Amino acid sequence: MSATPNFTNDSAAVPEMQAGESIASAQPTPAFSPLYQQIKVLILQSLQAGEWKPSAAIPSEMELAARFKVSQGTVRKAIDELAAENLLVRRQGKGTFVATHAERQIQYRFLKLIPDNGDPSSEGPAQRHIIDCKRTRASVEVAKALAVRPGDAVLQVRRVLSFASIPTILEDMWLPAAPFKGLTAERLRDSNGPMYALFETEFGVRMVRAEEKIRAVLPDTEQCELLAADIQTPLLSVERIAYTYNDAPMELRRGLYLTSKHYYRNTLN
Amino acid sequence: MSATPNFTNDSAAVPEMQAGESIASAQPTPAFSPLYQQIKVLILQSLQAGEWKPSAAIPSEMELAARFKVSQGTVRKAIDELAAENLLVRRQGKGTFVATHAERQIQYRFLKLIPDNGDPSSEGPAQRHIIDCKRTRASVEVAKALAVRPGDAVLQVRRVLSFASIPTILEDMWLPAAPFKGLTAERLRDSNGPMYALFETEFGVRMVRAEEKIRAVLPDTEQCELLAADIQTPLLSVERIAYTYNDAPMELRRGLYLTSKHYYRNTLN
DNA sequence: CAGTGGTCTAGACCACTGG
DNA sequence: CAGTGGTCTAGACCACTGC
Repeated sequence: MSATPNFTNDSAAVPEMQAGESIASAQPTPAFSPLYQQIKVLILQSLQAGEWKPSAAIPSEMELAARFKVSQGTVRKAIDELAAENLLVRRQGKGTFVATHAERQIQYRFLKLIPDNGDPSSEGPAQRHIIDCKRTRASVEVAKALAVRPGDAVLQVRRVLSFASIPTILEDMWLPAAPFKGLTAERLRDSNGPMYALFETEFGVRMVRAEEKIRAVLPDTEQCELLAADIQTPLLSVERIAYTYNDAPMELRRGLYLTSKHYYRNTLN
Repeated sequence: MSATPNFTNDSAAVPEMQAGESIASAQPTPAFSPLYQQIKVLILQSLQAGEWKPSAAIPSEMELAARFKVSQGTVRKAIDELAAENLLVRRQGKGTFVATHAERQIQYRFLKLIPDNGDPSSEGPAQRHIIDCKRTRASVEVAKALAVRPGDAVLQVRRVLSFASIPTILEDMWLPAAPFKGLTAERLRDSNGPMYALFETEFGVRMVRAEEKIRAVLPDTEQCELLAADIQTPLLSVERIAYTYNDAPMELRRGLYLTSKHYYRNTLN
């Protein structure tokens, strides 16, 4: 299955424009793609196909260089980019490993809510309370976010996260039913680490990237109860779409964050 | 002024631990620093010293390699990192340029508030209204954020940003008085681009990085008036500390964002 | 000690820009 | 066309890990 990439762009890897092709789709630039980008795609395909499991080591740079018939430096540049995207983790002297949401047990990689003192470890792990997990049909809005058809089967999960016994986050999640077949409230309750770690080990779904839209809102009465909050307490509304490989959306999540003792932390570059 | 970096770590660039030195400050690892990191620091110093102005080109990789007596590849790796940190911008065929907040006139690099339709250009540039700019003394809180002493002179700026004539952002800023000597409401009103662009051209202060703490709040009566909002309208509170080179804090900013027609957008990797 | 990732070099060639 | 950044190679050596 291992393809041999092309050296320069003179061969077949990038198809040349044919006479008579659609003018509308004509590319002004023939989309030059350097070798290391092609290697990157090949590695990505192996990751996606599950050739290397999360937290396992991938072959050494020399082995990959031999497999792809390129120099070590070229493999290196491909891996560098994948490491920068948090898909791989390099560890000097040991090897390169498939990234996972499980290893950093201390903190949830996508959770940016931090206690006021700035130290997430100061309040210990979150207490998770699964309220329910039910099978429903995708609304128009959910369907659009998950790139499925309206009416398609989806799983809906609702839970509350508490810090130091104070309910702080109320979350609703929608997942496409097919990849998550067999997910139940019990399994969620029984699992230990982050939910995304469960998704990896039990369903082979790895969340790689996410986009969040943040607003300030007031809760409705039901939300107030679940968060033990006043109806006048402003909350952070965090709407997240999480993606696996190939930018395929795999989760829509709506969170309500209580920000009286915590804040959402962001770094701008 | 151009230093010659050391090749391996056997020479003087990284001072060896001396017998009898303070045990408390003893480093377990002798802090090995690769050549390209040393080059990076040298380039950074030139940037900080203003040797190359914002939007100007820095010397070519070959020139820098000659100056620092290293290979092009080593300079390249140093520049790569600086480009990844948005301090430099590479342009193939043209050169490497000092990044600036001025060039992308279309969008404010640190402003993450986006209209609901997701397209910042759809509503045109923000209308800026400077409410006032006065000289005060740093409170304990402001002093801590700006790393100055309480009571030191600071400038306080208040302004409102409107989109499509709707007041949307109310901001208070605190700046250390010394570097911004001569900043007045008039100068702020007369300037055209982003405020950070003005800071670059007029005061030689380049904002390089920022941290934001986000919460949901309710406005007080004064804030309501300025934003033409109801007292029950929840708002996003965005507290930002912006840093120049060397992680030196140069601005504290407290923003209140109206999120009924906009949202704060964030990408998680 | 062998094996891994990390650094550095020197040189060749490619893609892009502008005169 | 010359000059810039971008890619790729082959080889040497260094730093770190674990046996």
